[in-house]
Amino acid sequence: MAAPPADRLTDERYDPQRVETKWFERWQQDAALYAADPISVDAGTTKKKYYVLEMLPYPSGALHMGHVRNYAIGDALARYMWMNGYNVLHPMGWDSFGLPAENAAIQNKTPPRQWTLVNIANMKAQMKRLGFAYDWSREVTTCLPDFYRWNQWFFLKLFELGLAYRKKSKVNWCPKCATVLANEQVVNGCCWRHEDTLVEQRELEQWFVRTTKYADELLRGLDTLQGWPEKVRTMQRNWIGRSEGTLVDFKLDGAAGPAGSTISVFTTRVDTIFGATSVQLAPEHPLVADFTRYNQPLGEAVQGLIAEQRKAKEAGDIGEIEKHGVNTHRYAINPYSGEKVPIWVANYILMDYGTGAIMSVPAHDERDYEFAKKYKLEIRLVVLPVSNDPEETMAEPALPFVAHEGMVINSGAYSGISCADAIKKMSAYAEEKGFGKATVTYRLKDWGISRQRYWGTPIPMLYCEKDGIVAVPEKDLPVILPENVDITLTGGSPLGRVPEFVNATCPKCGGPARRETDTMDTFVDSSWYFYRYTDAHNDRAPFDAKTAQYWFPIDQYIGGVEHAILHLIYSRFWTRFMRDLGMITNDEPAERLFTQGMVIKDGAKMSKSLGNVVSPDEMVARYGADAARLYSLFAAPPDRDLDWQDSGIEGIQRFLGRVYRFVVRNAPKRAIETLLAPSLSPSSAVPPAETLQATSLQPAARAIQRKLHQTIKRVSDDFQGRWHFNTCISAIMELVNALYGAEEAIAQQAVPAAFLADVQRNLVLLLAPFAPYLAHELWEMLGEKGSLLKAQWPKYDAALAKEEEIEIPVQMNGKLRSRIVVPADSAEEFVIERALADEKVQAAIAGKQIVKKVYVPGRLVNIVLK
RNA sequence: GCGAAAGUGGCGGAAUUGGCAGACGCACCAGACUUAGGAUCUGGCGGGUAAAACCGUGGGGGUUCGAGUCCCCCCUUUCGCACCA
Repeated sequence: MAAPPADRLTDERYDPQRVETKWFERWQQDAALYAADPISVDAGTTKKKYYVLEMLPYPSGALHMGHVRNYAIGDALARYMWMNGYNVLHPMGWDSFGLPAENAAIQNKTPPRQWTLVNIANMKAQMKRLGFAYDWSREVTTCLPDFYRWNQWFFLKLFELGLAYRKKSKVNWCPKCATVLANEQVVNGCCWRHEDTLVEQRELEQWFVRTTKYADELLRGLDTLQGWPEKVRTMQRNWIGRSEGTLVDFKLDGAAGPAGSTISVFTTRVDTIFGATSVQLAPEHPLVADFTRYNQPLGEAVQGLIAEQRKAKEAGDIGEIEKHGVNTHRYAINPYSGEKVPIWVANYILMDYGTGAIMSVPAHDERDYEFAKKYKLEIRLVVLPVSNDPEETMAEPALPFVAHEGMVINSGAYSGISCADAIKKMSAYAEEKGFGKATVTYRLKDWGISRQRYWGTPIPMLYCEKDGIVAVPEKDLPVILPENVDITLTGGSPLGRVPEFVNATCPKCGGPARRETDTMDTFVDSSWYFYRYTDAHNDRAPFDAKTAQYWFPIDQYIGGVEHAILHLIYSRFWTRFMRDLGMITNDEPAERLFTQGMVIKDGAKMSKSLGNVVSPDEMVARYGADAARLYSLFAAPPDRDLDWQDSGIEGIQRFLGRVYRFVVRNAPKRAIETLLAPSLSPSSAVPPAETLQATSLQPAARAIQRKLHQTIKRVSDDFQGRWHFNTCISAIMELVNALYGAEEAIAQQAVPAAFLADVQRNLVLLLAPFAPYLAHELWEMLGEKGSLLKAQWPKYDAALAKEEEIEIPVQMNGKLRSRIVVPADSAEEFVIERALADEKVQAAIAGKQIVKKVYVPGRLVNIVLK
């Protein structure tokens, strides 16, 4: 170690760059000083495990303040759990496949791999500089073959189990690029690279994962996730969108219909089917194409409806477009009544929900009512409200009457029974007669994972002319993503232009085969990456079962709420899939989930276009990593949005300086000398004292003791409870203010030196999860030899935290009139007696009658007067 | 439209269970130290008043000895969902 500058300790000014550079270098040299190493499963330990995980970033090039906040929360928790004796797993990695790398490649002519790895190196350096204590030996980089080969391995398992399958699906297609576009590459319905070119919809064969197989389990599992925010669970519930109802087939009337023509309709209200006065099809319903084949005007009208729907979907205001439609002049037959009803095509029917067709019951559905009014379709009442009031029951309800509590009328054999009963009986009848059945539909769809892109995991499948679709044998994995692919070219999938990649041999017949050129959605990587952390270098399996079982489920997952649906549903799906493969035993990936708020500036989200971006590098350079981290925890509760203010972080820097100066001035002399001259005998360090428990302190010292124990309690409670680190930090500030307030007493030797040393040790421990650099520096300054990472979190003593005298406000009729000071454990009679004896109270009572005396122990007295 | 969260000084935010509203920090003001201060330390800081009284937690009602906190109605903001049959 280089000799410190002579003035380093006499200069009381806190220089974060000096301190942080010193510790940064030490941590680089010795990983054991940087982060506590988790103990492996086999090694055996009596410690309880704790897996704390922050969502891994996309390596976009540089960290932003949102990352800093996210990781500051996780790092504080990890450090706190270390200090509480847990075996902590705290890893980090890179969600490094995906579109931005390709876009960057096109713009900067840098290959995606190079661009990505450079970004990772930069961001990793930023994380290290910020002092986040990750176990880098477990780093996971999803774009490297040792990770993505397991994506491919999992894909083979999905395929074997029938959970991966191919089907036609719509994609955005730019005719000029001759390639597929992601939704975010479609700008105003045009291509992002060709603003004058309309994006087309094309049908392509794509790989899907059968997430719907687990729809019900994913829904029910939400009830067990007590440690997840209710908001996230609700969003997932809605996303899964379970709906119980009945499928009913309407036959097409007459010979006019094409072959096999029935219209299958999904309804939650089959009890109202006698009130159905039309059938409504989605414009993209397959039958509509048949109807329009020889009917040009109808075809044009339908095209108009399709265009409207698409436009509304893009603008995000589907649901607000005016309902309208077109009569096909075809008819369908209601299987219950035998009645002929007209078939319409309407813009409010969505092809991708239910069957894309509905029965329209205007009297009992708002949308159907609105539509029927507009086109003067018949409105037929088939349900009456049921009420305790017979008059109300028999009265005609206001239309549309949508309540489920009712009695069915005008419905043949079903008339007179309740809606609930009718639904059961009518569903049973449909099943018996073979034209329908009770069923459950989900809004959740199967997960389309094909991407016609370069920078992703190659899907390990082959197409053989003789054997058809053939899986790549497990022994041939990984299918390596080729390099030196020019993705700036247009025309088809990039991998399709690499003959060495495409041309393969069929493992079944040995004949020529064509390799799949689609790559996987990056949500595949993030669905299971956190299992890989438990066994990151395993080259025989994605991870070892026993190891994963030890660490899982994740005890605390921390990330942005923007991942509430996709990432977290896919992860929950993948966990069940792996469970059913016998690889793990947990049903859910994470026990607790915390979603932190956004970092905003001047009331707006940080963005380059607004010019309000705060750079972590700049903050570290100006104020230091500790200050940037501490401020991101202090400025707001972690679950709320944080309004970044530069003047705020200055205040935090000032606070750190106050702590530093106090310790420089008050650390035990011999410890300081040791630090100045390391050659001195190490035994000169101050031994840990038990003086904190001392009960015979002078008032000034006793006040510090009390404040310290109160602070330990507040900080510890918050880590275990509501995670309001902003108030924890406030509490530590109060403790420091109290120490400054006692400087005179310290100067007068009224505070025992050993006790003062102990207080400082505890102050440093309290600060350690939030400001690790400064904490390490001060720890050393106090003469401590052991690693701060492994130091024990302080314990508080409730008796010492207790105030001896308390001030009790005295109210008259609820208004503050005076205050009295009484011993903390005074009895009610005593406090009220003292309150009544108070001068101001006496004056206020004069001439009035006391109605009531209220005493809330330890809180207040209220005297009610008349 | 539906759902959720939020609304407190000049600002970020405290008040965890119905019990002193404004902890802590920023900004500002004053003082000390100083050749100097964009360093540091001390004090002040919701409105109002000479001092009190009094008024103050988006607005209006209510329950209570007592309401930022509970109940009812309304307004605003943010987020999520959005024709889900």
